[in-house]
Amino acid sequence: MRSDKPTIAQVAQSAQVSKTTVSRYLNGRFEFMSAETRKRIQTVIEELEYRPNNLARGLKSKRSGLIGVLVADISSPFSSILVKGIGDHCKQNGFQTIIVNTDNDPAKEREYIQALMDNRVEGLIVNVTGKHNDFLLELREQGVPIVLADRPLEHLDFDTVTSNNFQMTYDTVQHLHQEGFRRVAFFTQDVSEIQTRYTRYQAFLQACRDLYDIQGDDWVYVIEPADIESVVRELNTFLLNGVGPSAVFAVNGVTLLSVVQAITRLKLTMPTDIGLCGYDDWGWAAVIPPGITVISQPSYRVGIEASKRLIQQILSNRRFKPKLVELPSELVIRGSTVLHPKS
Amino acid sequence: MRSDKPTIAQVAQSAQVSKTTVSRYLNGRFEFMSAETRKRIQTVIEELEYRPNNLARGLKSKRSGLIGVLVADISSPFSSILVKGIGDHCKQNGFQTIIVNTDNDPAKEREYIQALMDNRVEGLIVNVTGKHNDFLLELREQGVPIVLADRPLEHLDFDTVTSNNFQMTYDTVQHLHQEGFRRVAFFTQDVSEIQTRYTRYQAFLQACRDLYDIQGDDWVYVIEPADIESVVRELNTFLLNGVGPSAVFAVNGVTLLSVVQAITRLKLTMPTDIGLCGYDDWGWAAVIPPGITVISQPSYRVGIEASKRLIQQILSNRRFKPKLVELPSELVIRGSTVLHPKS
DNA sequence: TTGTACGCGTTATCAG
DNA sequence: CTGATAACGCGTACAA
Repeated sequence: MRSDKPTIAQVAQSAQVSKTTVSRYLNGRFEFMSAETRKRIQTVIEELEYRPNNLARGLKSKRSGLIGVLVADISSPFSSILVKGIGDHCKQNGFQTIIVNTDNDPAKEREYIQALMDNRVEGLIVNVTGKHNDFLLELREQGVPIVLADRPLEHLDFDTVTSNNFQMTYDTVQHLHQEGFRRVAFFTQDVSEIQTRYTRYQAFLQACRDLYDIQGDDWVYVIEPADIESVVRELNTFLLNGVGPSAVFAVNGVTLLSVVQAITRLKLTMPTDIGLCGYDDWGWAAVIPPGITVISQPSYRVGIEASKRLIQQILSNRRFKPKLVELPSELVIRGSTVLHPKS
Repeated sequence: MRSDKPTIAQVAQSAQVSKTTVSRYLNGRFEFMSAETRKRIQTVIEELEYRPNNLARGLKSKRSGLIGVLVADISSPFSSILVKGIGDHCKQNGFQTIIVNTDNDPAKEREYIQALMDNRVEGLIVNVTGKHNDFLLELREQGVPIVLADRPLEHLDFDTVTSNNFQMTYDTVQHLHQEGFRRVAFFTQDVSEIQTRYTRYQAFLQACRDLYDIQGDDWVYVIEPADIESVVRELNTFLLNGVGPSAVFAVNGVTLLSVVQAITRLKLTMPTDIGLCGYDDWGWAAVIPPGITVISQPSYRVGIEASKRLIQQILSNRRFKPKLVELPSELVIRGSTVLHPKS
């Protein structure tokens, strides 16, 4: 086991120059360097396969080249694509990303942020677990560059990149309305802690008031996607509770899938027995007959945009006025919400 | 912007002791420390909110506490769950993971490994992009702890954690055989570069010889999942080329989904017009009528097991005899392959 | 155009 | 039980 990597000193010695000169070479400061020494250093570096030690570099220069990324659930397609976008853009700009999974657990989140700061990450991209976060605020006060991805915090003190949740949810309910659905259920997971869900919920209520002239609370069903039985029950309740063409709007991909399962269990046919649409286009939605209408989020672009803003913050070293960026999602209309095909 | 974190020196001064003593405290070496100084140091640390600088620590101690993870495609559910397992187990043992996405590109893979080594990661978990890799071999020679996840390399010089691909593929074809399918098509992406796919391919051929008494090559269809038209074409070819109950085995989740789409396009009914099964249980397989038979991989456990072995390597500091660990997958039988329901 | 000498924040060696 | 002091590998005033 020989992990005896060559150091800058060895390079200097072999090239018959001082460490300083090598260091200059490494950082591209050959403004006043003779072409000859330059060449000599280059040769030695290649020969020794020398690579600078980032730890030492960071210790001295206060620039670790590391960016910390916290996601609430890496196993969700949304997160993994987000992370991909972040990774791509950071790499392109010479940063490495340290990705950690908070499991939607605020305690873990805090712990991880500490650990990341211990490693002197230069900035943080956070998919927050809650709707308020004093710890993050404190860090921001200390000047740590931070960008929120997907989920905003209540007090908009942070740069945030997300998608136009309110608008899209509203538009989609409007689509259902236009298609002739007389009743719409909003199936969701707990709405209290996650801002994004809450926004969609609010948009739904607004749409109910504007379009259906009701308050809408009766059409909201809070479920636990893992518990299919309960989803089936709630769906049944909804259907038995009124008449006319009815549809379900699912707050996210996980919920959507569980509603599909419930529909299968109840042997209902889409869209005649029930219409269905909701968030997240994760591949399968197109394939389940008759095709499920979904809102497709620009996860990758959210990742790009978030890292772009973060790197700006890091490099420019000054604090920007926090800005909320909302990227457009796309409504993909398929058979599950089309009661009267045009053709 | 004040990123003036307190240092060990400041703690020492405030606590009226030397840096050495503080360092001892930090590393739990209070064997010979008076309870009083101990208490005093603790108080000061809390007061100052002091946290040790990992860069400095790593520089001195050669232990960065970082583990590098390379995945070929983070956006695939397999990878993201794998990464979750790795992250969970590493964290539990005091390591941070740096995750990078190689996009199935060997050049990127190499570049990233370099970058990770520059950050002095203590070990590497790699979901390799190719079937041979001299660079990794070289690193191993230098004593870098490495574990391969999911995809083995041709020469088994590395610790590797994967699932029992050969056995499961074989068993699944056997299941089709027993169910009465007379013909089985193997739909796959290019098989030449990825060992895991190749193994499944070999298992398929073997099963063909053993069970159907043919060579099997004619039943192999290499497709590009993104190009649905071609999948439709190939599927048609297969169906028109023979008689009797026919089924498709898809080499992975992506391929499986594209075959489902093709089946939908051709308005075929499962399992009567065609049986279907294949790798990866990513949620939707259960929901597409009549339920798709799949092989469910233990991605999470692969992640756990891989990091477990890696950390062993790191901590014990000696080289183990490389070992290939094959975790069992599970065959989940659903309607798409059941020609004659028992009930 | 190049080199000397010091410091970044820790840990380890040795001597009290 | 505790404390100087020297590294770790690199960057940078300052000097030459």
